[in-house]
Amino acid sequence: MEERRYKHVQNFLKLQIQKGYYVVGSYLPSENELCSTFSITRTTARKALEELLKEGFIDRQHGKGSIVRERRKSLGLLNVKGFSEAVGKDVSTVFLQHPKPGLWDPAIHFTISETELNESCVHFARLRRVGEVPVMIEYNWLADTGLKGFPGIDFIEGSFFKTLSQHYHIEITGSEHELRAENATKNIAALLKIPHDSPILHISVKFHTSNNNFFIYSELYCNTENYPVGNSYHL
Amino acid sequence: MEERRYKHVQNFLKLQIQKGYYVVGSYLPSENELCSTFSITRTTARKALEELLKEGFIDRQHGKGSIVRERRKSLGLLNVKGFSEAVGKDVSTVFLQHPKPGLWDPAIHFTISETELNESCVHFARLRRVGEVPVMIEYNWLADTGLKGFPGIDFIEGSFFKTLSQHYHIEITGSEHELRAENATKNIAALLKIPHDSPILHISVKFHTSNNNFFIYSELYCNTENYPVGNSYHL
DNA sequence: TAGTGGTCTAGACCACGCC
DNA sequence: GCGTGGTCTAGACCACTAG
Repeated sequence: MEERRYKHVQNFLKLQIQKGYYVVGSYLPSENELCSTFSITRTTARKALEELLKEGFIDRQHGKGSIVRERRKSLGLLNVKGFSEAVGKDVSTVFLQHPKPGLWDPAIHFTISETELNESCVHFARLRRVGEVPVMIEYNWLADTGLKGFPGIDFIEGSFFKTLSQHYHIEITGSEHELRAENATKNIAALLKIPHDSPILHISVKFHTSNNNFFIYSELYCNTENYPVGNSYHL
Repeated sequence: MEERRYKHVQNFLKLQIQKGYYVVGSYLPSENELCSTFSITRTTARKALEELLKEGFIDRQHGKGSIVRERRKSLGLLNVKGFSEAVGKDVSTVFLQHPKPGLWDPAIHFTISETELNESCVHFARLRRVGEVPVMIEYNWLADTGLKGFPGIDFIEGSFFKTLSQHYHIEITGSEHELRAENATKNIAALLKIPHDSPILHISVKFHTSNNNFFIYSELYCNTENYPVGNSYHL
């Protein structure tokens, strides 16, 4: 499958921003400039810019242009982006549980369909750190339908979503979240190195994919003391 | 200003859904049907449907159609929708502080610009309930620049955003959020009728508006025990 | 007034889901 | 094969921002 034109422009601009070629507050090329640079029409240029807007990379102002936004020092967990893209460079990941066949866990807050319950389930868990500080624990479950030989494959660049995309051509198309403030259980508190009963942010996620009946379920436990969870919404 | 065509279609469909003319799981008219019904082109029809998608009212499936989604029983606070649209019918609101001139409060987590600090500030606070249960406290601050005679106007249908739109032609165009799990202060705990030190979800919001340098700041304190905060993200 | 983004038209071709 | 949504073209007019 050929890469979509708008996606090409979108990724090109995103890379320029991430590499610092456009500093915060500066203007991206105008829609018309993008049209002539990439030999596309305004519809396509606008689609690329709208995606960057949704991802929080730019603001757009009528009559002025597309302005590069400040990337906040918070965890952008409430959208489709991965953890590392959200927070910056000094993040690390440790597997608490490598992917292996397991059971659908009652810890999952979202409702699991009958057909999913009849499939076998793969589980893995990771601890995320910023510098040396553990900030989030992530438990994941998914049906292994169609993911031939999945438990046993190394993650591409440590990213589960990249692996899904490149090995199985499955893309994340959206997500649902439920957020709760809770007291840390003993187990969670120990892993996050915080006192028992500290308040933590519990996020339940249901990822939707390009495969219509295939979802990924995550339960996240975040220590928000130093790294609040960030989000932005447009239009 | 004439209402945008896509907005007209969007609002029409939203009303149909809210009134129950389309049950959960059923299909909205196809893009081509909307084109002929409203005498518009597909671009316009698609724009309307994409907005409904972003608002979480529908899912869209390639080759099938636009499917009405289940409205979750959670607080959809992380997007632009108002509180009452998010949760359902049995919500009520009590003013803890009617709008009045005040000071920019250090409780605001987002950075306030110099120009805003030089403006005078209006503050109001509300308590939100579902049934008889208090679930959220909301503190709001905004510059009163250009909002002639604002403190003193009744809210249209109890909605601050509707008032902004209809009295001042200011629309909400987006928002940023930061989320933290905290222990309830004595004050917050008393208002939410929960034990002191219960975990609560603290959401800091910066609303962007069609007026480029005008923002609205909110600090929300949520009891997520019975009503988790919900969110969804698309594409 | 020139340049920008926002809306809209009238087409086209393609990929997906289903019968 | 047919209808659906996804991408894309080549225009047009309008509203906002700025010099």
